[in-house]
Amino acid sequence: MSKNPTELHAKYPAMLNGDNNVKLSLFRDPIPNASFSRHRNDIELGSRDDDENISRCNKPSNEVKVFRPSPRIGDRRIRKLLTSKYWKVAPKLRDFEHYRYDGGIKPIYHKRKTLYSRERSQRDTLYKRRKLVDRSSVVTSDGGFSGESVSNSPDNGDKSGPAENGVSASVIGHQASSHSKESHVKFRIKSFRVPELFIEVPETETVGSLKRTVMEAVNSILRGGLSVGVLVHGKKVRDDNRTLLQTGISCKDNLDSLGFTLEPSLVQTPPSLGSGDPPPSLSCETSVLLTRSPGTPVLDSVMSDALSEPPPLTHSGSLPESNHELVSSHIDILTNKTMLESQALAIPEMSMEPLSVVPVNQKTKRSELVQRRTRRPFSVSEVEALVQAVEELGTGRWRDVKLLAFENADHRTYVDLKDKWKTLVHTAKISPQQRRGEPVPQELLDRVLAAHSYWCQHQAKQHGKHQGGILKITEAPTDKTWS
DNA sequence: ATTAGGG
DNA sequence: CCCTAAT
Repeated sequence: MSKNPTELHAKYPAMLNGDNNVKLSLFRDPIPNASFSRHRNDIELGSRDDDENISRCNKPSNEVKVFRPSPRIGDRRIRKLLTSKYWKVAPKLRDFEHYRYDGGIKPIYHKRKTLYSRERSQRDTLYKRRKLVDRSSVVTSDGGFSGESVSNSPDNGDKSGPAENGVSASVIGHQASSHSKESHVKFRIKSFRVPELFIEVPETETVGSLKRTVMEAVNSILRGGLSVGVLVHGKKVRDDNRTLLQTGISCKDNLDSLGFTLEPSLVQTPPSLGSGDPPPSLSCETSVLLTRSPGTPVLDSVMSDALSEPPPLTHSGSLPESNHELVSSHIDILTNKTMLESQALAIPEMSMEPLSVVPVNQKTKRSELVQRRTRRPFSVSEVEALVQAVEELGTGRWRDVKLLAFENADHRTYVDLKDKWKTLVHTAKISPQQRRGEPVPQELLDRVLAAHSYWCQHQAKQHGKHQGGILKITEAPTDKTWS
């Protein structure tokens, strides 16, 4: 229970601990529903909506993946793939070998239209319906905690610089066994721990003033809103778009090492809090340093540097000791489905003495920010399909490229393909050592460069059907003379 | 809706 | 990948 001293993490000022309770339910499918309650009387939460079922069942399956949650982010834009223009050019393509990443040669593609129409209408419907509930619903019983601050990463969670400054949570996870319809992953967050907060005040400081100082420090963190981080095996999962399934969170084994962190967003914090001069603006004559755990390289830099660059993130579980300790403690797996009462993420009940309460900057403008799409590295076969298509169509007709080679890949938009080509060209130019990710066969990269140079030259008359033969790109680049 | 580029 | 300006 929340009163358990051991869970109050006495090491830190119990600012974020209290009698409030938090219950978090994360679901595995499209719309995670998480609810927070700040009161003992837990409220019911995480009711799932039928949408999820529908989307899962109706999703047309050209996806080989067993159980891939419908691309919720992909639905962000309703992609209209079918256009009259396309059908005008389509016949022209018929002569090509339609090598698509998903199916090799596609003999014919009649019938595609009807199929697609159906799919699209379905998707559209789903989209509309989902849109209403897409945002994670985080209910607060008293409005103390904004839903956004919990469910959304402020700035596309990638650059979570201040991450290390976060609080950690003990988690108890439980997963329903099978993943039929009830395959939800349940978490119980026992407690959140406050980030290391170093406060330096004069000896003459009064207790009341100290409280105020602490409050301001906390406020400065909360002001920017909080975002939640997820740790698996002590490693931070930075990709917000991965599914629990992909991340392995749904795996029972991993629930053991699952952790949450609260991270200040540090949208705009008092610059003076850096390290040196006591901020004259502070109402109290103290300086507050927010630092990471002692011994950590990035000291005193939370406020000043946090926004610029993410600290060299732990790669292989080399987590700062403090953090390690945080995430590894108190984690048990529930064997029954009972959601026990959880410990609180308490907002300091600033019932402070008559003092200027800084009106917390609650403008969570990211309320409407949409989740970033999940990262889907192009597979070699996809690259090949792309190269093939570009060789035939050129570099200025991404929509056609899309439809030629990626029509069935809903998650690849023509913009994506264009971007991928861009990176491919770049990749092909750099040395193999500098390349990352799944290595692309040099042969393909050569074709990329060849096609690239070819189509660059033919920009002017690019629309002219480039005579019968495919490109004559046999010798543009001389193998690996790229450095 | 697409293209083309910068971020 | 995202965001935008320009088509």
